[in-house]
Amino acid sequence: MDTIIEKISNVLSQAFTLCGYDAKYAKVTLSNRPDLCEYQCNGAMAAAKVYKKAPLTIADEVVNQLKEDILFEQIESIKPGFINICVSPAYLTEFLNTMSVSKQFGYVPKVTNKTVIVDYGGANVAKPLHIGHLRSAVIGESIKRIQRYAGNTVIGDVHLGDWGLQMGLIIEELRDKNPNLSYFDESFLGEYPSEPPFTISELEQIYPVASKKSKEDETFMERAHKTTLELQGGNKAYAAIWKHIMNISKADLKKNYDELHVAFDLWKGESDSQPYIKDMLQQMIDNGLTYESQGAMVIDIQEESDKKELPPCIVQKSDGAALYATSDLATMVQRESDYHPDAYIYLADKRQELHFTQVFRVAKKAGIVKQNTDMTFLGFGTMNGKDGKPFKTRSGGVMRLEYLIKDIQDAVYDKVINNRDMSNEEALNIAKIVGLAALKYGDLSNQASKDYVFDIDRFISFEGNTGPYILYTIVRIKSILSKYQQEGNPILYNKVQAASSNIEKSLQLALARFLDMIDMAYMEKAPHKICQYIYEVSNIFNQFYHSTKILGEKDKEKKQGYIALICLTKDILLTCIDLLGFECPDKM
RNA sequence: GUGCAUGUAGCUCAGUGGACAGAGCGUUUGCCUCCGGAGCAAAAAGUCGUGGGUUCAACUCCCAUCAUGCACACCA
Repeated sequence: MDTIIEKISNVLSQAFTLCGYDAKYAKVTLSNRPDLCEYQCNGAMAAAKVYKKAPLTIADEVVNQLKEDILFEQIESIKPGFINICVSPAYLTEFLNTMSVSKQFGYVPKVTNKTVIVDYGGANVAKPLHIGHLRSAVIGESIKRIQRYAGNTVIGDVHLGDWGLQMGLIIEELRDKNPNLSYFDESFLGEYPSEPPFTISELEQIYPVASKKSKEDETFMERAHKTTLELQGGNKAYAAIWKHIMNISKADLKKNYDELHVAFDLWKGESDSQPYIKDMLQQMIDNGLTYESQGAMVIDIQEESDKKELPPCIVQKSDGAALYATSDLATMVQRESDYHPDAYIYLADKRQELHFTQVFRVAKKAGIVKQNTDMTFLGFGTMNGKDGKPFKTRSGGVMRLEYLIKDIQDAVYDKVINNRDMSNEEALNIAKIVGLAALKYGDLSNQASKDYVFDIDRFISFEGNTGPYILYTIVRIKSILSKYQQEGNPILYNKVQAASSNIEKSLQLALARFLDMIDMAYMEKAPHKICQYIYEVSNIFNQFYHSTKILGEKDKEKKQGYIALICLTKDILLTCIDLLGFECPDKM
């Protein structure tokens, strides 16, 4: 169905056309002066110059066409040339009742039915998830859900960093630590052990040690490079170690992502793209795209419109090894053959923007993806501490994601147990749900591309623009509805009544806006728009709640109307938090 | 050096070329015989970094400038 703004725009377009003006001037927006009207159209002022008429005259003519339209309670022209609009309560009610019985509230996106790949940009195997991985997971999960809600087929790929230099580093460190392992015995010809030579916690310690060593010890670094190359070349011993690393690491990563309620359709990694590299490079060479520069094989990506010189994209290192860009491109080859996607969305730290610019351009230049494939890089900012610098633990290290989650859940638990009378087990369960909501909402309510300040006390607060406040509002509605049902009344969905107070109409207008909002969040890939919206809806609902006796209402039809209204409020809020990737408890 | 991003209330953040720039936190002050007070209402608080320009109209678009952050090929 059309959104309410589209419906009003359509009516205005007809009026503009009828008066002899281009329909493009009939654009309607939400009013920025709610004290004057609900919706507004500023087109008369824009049209004034073209038609050489006073803006107010144009506005008057248009308004005169629409005075009697049943859509409007009031439509008037004001001062310089604004057209101010209030919709009729009866129409609004009908709109909401249609929404309440329609699938997805009647949301029909303009652009849809595409296959979209969401790439979460590589947690590294053998390294614990840290807070740097939080944003990619949280934002990506929400983007994925929004895309699906809009009818797209979405394939989310965790896309592990499982093939780069860090593997060589780990293997070499393992050799130094334990040279007697059969993997390092070149004369060994038997089967390598099926049991891994390390546990997850040992594995997690190996990488930082190796990384540090590589910076101080040049020969160690050289060995790591060589080993990486040999692993990529198919060395059996290294492949056996690699497999152990993968198995252990994946299981641990999965556990952590489950905790975050983040799920992937694919657990592919850079290694999966390896078989595609050789042919891809050959084709690039055959097409004359590549040339040699300082021993490496590169492709130019400069375009005339560029303001600055962009470095060419390296597709093969001077030592013959593949690198980041190579495997990203080869991964596209694989995805094209497996899924024929129409769009790609990559999530990564915004500092990687240049890399993705290069890769995207090469992908189109080399014909790996179709020319009209929609390539999006969703770069996100850093999570900072209260001091405005990248978030660190007290000791100055990088914080592990699982500790961060635990901290926030513990903090919520303390609040719940102090404020509510409930069992320990129940409080723990609620703390889990509410804690995750606090964390995700705290992140998603900011524009993804900006840095933001992580403040645990603010995020878990039940006041203000926070996850817990939203959940509190929903729980409150749930509580009223269950009380209503306990009195033996069924909830009827499409019984919203014409508003009998300003605040009730405000709530109705806010709910009607859902369709416009969700399309905007989808088109702009902007979860924070959903946060902003549900915060507004929650505020308005709470005002309504405080000024209106719902269950105490004597008039049965009116009461039914209130119930239908708050039920729709609840359903919309629940839909929104689901799109953000968290849930709501029954009480808290 | 070049390019990109950011700069809005004390703090954290919204803001679609339109009317008087909005929230929350914090501060001050009201409201519990109330369906969840973990709430609601009210007040104070702004040269929208600075200076130009385009426009009937600029926080929004353009140019310059200052500040901060980031990136600038063989890491990912």
